[in-house]
Amino acid sequence: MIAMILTERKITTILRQGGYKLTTQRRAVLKTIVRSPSHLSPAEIYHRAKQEHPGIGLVTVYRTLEILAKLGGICEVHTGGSSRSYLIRRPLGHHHHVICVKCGAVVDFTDCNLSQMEQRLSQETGFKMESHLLEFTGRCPDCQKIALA
Amino acid sequence: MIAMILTERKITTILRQGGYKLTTQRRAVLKTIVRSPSHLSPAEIYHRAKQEHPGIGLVTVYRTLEILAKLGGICEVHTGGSSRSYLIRRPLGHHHHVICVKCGAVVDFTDCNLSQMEQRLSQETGFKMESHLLEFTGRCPDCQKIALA
DNA sequence: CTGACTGCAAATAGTTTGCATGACG
DNA sequence: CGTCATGCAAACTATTTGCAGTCAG
Repeated sequence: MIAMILTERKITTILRQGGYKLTTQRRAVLKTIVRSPSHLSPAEIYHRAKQEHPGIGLVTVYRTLEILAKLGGICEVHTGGSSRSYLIRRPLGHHHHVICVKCGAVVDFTDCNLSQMEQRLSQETGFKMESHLLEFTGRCPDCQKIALA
Repeated sequence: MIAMILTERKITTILRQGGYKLTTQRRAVLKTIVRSPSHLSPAEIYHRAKQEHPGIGLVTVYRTLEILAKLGGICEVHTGGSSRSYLIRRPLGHHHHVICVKCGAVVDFTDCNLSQMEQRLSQETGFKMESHLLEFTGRCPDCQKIALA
């Protein structure tokens, strides 16, 4: 059901296997992402990582995120509205998100039985399906306690 | 099943009801969106609308899109990757998209029976759900005929 | 008429690229 | 040690804002 969280070490391994060097900066970015319970924008990751590794540059964050995303260590979250691309630590493989509209916390789930719907839509539309995106948004337990915003 | 398309006239009415003036520029933007079978970026809409109304400015396109989106006449499509916000004409109310990865054509559907899944997830995560986003991507009939890209 | 609308130009914001220096393995 | 990675600055792209002239109602 609720999927497990990737540890920093696992992602570190993924980096190595991908043939990438393990620098202090990349470590800092990783730590930041792994620590956060919610999704972060590149800028947010940059600011947080900076506290640990003051010399880090925003550019490096972008480059690191690109690599991590390619290797599957992290992935984007599509927050509503016109917001920018956000990122979050991810379990591997096919999964979906439940996102808190208030604090941005994200929970994963893997069991979406959409194959039936996919088949039906394929027939109706003639499309050959390749993938799907499913996200639920709502209020996490903590944010329900707080008065409506 | 497959939802009906909003006509230009209907959206025109929506604009009026929203208390907005009906200018030539807005008409041009509307026509452009209504005509296109696939989603368009603000820039694309601008270029097409320009052929009909040469004097139109990109800024106006942005402002018109904002209004139309607010009134529910159009809505965003979340294409994968780091692409920008795209837009498409929409039927009213709750609906989802099937998007062609090749040509960008979009088909709508309204009957997603996710309430059961939503309930289950609510129990598992403690979230109070507010909405969900569901999109299928694949190849439309036309693009399947063409060799793989 | 008059306030809403438009288009220009300039300001922002987010992201990418070129290049010399620095550090991992 | 060689190569890949970093950080700076600058380039780019997308979007927003300020403002004076213009137009729909």
